[in-house]
Amino acid sequence: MYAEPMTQARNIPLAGRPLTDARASAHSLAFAALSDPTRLRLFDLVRRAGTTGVCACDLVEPLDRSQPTISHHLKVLREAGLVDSRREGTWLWYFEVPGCLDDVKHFLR
Amino acid sequence: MYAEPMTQARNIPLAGRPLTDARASAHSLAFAALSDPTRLRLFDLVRRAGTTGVCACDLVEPLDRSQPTISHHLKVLREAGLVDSRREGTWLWYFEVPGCLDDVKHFLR
DNA sequence: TAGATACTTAGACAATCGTCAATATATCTA
DNA sequence: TAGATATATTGACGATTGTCTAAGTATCTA
Repeated sequence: MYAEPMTQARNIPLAGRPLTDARASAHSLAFAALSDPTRLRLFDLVRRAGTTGVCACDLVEPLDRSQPTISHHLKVLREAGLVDSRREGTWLWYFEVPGCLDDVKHFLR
Repeated sequence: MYAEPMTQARNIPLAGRPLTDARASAHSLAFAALSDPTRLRLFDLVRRAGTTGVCACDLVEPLDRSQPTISHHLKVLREAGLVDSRREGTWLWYFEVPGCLDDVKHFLR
């Protein structure tokens, strides 16, 4: 006969409370938005443009993707709450949503 | 006739140098590892276990996924450089790699 | 209102992902 | 060495993703 299995490995107490499913889903949405190299560079360009923002038309060439692809990535970033836009005539100026990453920064801390 | 298009929107200078493709790829790998809710909760559990780490056998039940699925997620986290493991008999103790998120934390700053 | 520019949406496609059941490997112990 | 436990790998599946071309919508201006 054997002793009860896994009695040694189990029940090590964890520090604090584990991440809830709801919080995990919210955070992973932000991480997913940053999980593609092209989209991450796109977000970086938008961030660097500060509160003024950057015209979408200036984002296509430096990223070497088609214009619809950039539009798609901007939509993903917007739906994740990381960027927003302001219309100026036919142009759309994209800017970072202030404090958009506070939650995940706190999680990573 | 129209004036030269887009002369107003273009050429707004950016602060600093944009993210290189290489850095973007490296960072997006880490973000991708955190982009799934189950895997994020898994990483959270490992982190909370501190330097001692946590036995893999203690990670299956709280996440309500099959053992192979947990094993797969741990592999993704390991390949992203976020966790590592130490064998103790038949058990594997997983722990967070110290400083693993310093780069992305600096990027998000 | 007509044409031009800026951007979005639709539809398609290959590639990757999260998950599982089944099986394989590793390690311990009697 | 044989059986038991812990973990990894394989192979499959539907779902999602990143990308493109083509077509649609919005806005300006002459």
